[in-house]
Amino acid sequence: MTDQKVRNMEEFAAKSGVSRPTLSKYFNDPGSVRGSTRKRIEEALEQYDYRPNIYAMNQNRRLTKNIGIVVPYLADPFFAEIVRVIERRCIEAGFSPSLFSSHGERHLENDILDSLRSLKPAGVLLAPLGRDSDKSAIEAFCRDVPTVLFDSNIEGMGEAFVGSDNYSFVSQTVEYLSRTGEPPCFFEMRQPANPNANKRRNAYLDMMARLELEPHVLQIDGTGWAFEEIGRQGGLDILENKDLPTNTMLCSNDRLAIGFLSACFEKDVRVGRGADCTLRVASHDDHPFSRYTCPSLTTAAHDYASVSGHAVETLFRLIESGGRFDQREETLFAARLIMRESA
Amino acid sequence: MTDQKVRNMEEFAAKSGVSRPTLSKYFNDPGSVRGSTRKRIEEALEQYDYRPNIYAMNQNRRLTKNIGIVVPYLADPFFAEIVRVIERRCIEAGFSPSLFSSHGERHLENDILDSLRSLKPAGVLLAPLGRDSDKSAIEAFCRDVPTVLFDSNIEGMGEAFVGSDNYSFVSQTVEYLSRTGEPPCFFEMRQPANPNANKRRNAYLDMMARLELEPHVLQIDGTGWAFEEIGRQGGLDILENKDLPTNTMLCSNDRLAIGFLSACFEKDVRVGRGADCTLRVASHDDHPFSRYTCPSLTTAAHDYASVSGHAVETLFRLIESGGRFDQREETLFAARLIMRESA
DNA sequence: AATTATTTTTTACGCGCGTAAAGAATTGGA
DNA sequence: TCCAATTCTTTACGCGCGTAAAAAATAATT
Repeated sequence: MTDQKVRNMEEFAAKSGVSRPTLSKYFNDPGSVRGSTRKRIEEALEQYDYRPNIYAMNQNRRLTKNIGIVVPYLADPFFAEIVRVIERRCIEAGFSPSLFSSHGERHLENDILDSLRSLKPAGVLLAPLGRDSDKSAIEAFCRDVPTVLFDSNIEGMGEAFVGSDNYSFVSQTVEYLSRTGEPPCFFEMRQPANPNANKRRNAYLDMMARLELEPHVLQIDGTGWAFEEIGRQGGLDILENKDLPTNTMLCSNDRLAIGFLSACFEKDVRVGRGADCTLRVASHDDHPFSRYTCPSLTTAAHDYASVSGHAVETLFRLIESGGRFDQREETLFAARLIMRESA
Repeated sequence: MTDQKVRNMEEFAAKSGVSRPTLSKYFNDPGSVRGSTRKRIEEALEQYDYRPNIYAMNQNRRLTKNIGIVVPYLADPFFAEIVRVIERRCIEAGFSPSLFSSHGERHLENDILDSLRSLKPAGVLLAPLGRDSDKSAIEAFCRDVPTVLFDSNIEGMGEAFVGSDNYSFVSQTVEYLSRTGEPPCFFEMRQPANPNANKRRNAYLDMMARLELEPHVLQIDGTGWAFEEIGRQGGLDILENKDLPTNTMLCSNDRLAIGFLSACFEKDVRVGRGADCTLRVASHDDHPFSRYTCPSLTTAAHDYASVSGHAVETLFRLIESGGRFDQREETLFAARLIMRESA
């Protein structure tokens, strides 16, 4: 590294002995030049550590090497974890991921889509807010930018959807719970932010019907993304005022369950499978913290790796296909039951 | 919104009746043009919804309107929460924040700094990994790019540091714990990733000396950023094998405490202030989940709002000052004791 | 060695905007 | 009303790179 300053590609062309248009080709796709010239370029690259000006690069390219990643709520470790995997895969494939969080707010999601347009990304991985999303804004965006939806499906939008099979989550937990004790009642928000919640409730009702058991759905109030607090308040309310229809509670998702377990602890309700326990609690998602609740939470785990991996691969295929699929793809991955202490 | 296509600033100049250089000035700083012309521009903007090409904009500008935000570990809700506030403030001030997470890995932190250079940001808010950081890489980066460090201080690097006063955290918890029961022993990682941990241990030792109490530091093994698991394993180990020097445990941070509490629950050790409890546990950070541990965690809270607010303001001042301060600034905010059920 | 296919060089233009300079227009104040 | 200060328009050039086309060089094939 002789550390000399190289101002632009022209100068680097002189230093490396490779013409500027060839360099341009190389930086756009290193595999597109002959092996011997590629070697010459990369040797020079080590000597002079030149990097092309990304702004000048992207100015004329119809499509950049940028990939947008949008999640509804980054403070949720579930999304933070998925983002980590996706980010890495994008970088490995030579793309530049840009991360955005809607922070649960519709106007922020819209703003993000707006600024994403002017980034002219090669593609976007979008986990929409769900119920709060501005459907028409998302639809318009997907028409302009090659987009793969993940986590929350919105019918017909984007070229593909990759997510988890909510039925697989609920069928496993319901089956397990009713096989090993009283059948569960279902604990959820009355107005869930996320469409997965509705699918889970329906799956619960369906499973209970199939097992010829009586379903009970407990719906609690609260809006927004502070699920733990909503779960706790709803839990306190239920434990104080209501007779539980069964001793087994199946929460729609882990964050609600975390709040509910904290309410149980406050009310001295012992949770678990033991003889001294009065309540069993299970849930869905395998949230990174569900291992550390008291007791540890029995839950159904997303196939994190498959979901994020397949979402990225689908986007890469989409980009190679010129941004459109003949037909919208939908891929769902099954859940895996994680048995811990709470049920 | 007549929704006509406007290809570039030239065309928009024609449509709006304002010359291109003036438009350029406007987009660079809306306040820099006369009110009447600003109005004309903004009226035209509503009709034609033109947006300047960000790549062409930034190509020639020595400095962009981008701000880089780098955190060591985004899956930690603590950082996710801080990022949210910072992001919003940047947008409000007319900047474009770009978010990056080092995911606890040195080489990723270095890569981020690298790609941040080519973004030519107006400024960077950097929360370094700490112990794992490549000090010389950070130093070199800070020489080139106006940088404000936050959360973890690294002596002399960046133009300013904004964080929390670790002494204030520990002095309050130690004072409270020793006033209301047995004095605490200190629970921490043997090789903490974060320099704040060392400051907290020293603060503990100092406080205990000041109160003329005997200090006990319990150091547990484990590296990386999976603090909960490290805390749990360390907790199990201590509860099984060791005689605790006191019945009061002060954890270095909440994530360790979350793991430790889960170990206590597993070992049937009742935690809290009640007569039936054998252990008190307190900690530092006021992690977003510390409200939902069982029992809820007594802790010392960061002044989230002040830290993130002041970090952003400091960066803005730095940018206005041309990227350099005469003298490195250091601002620490005091903690606030949050009394909950665990101690 | 001759022919063909592939890759690189040369040359040249354009992208969309920043920005400098000089002159014209507008404004504000007395 | 006039002058000075401010703001705007006109004109022009450059940024760093993409990319097209034709000529030259290199590699692969016969």
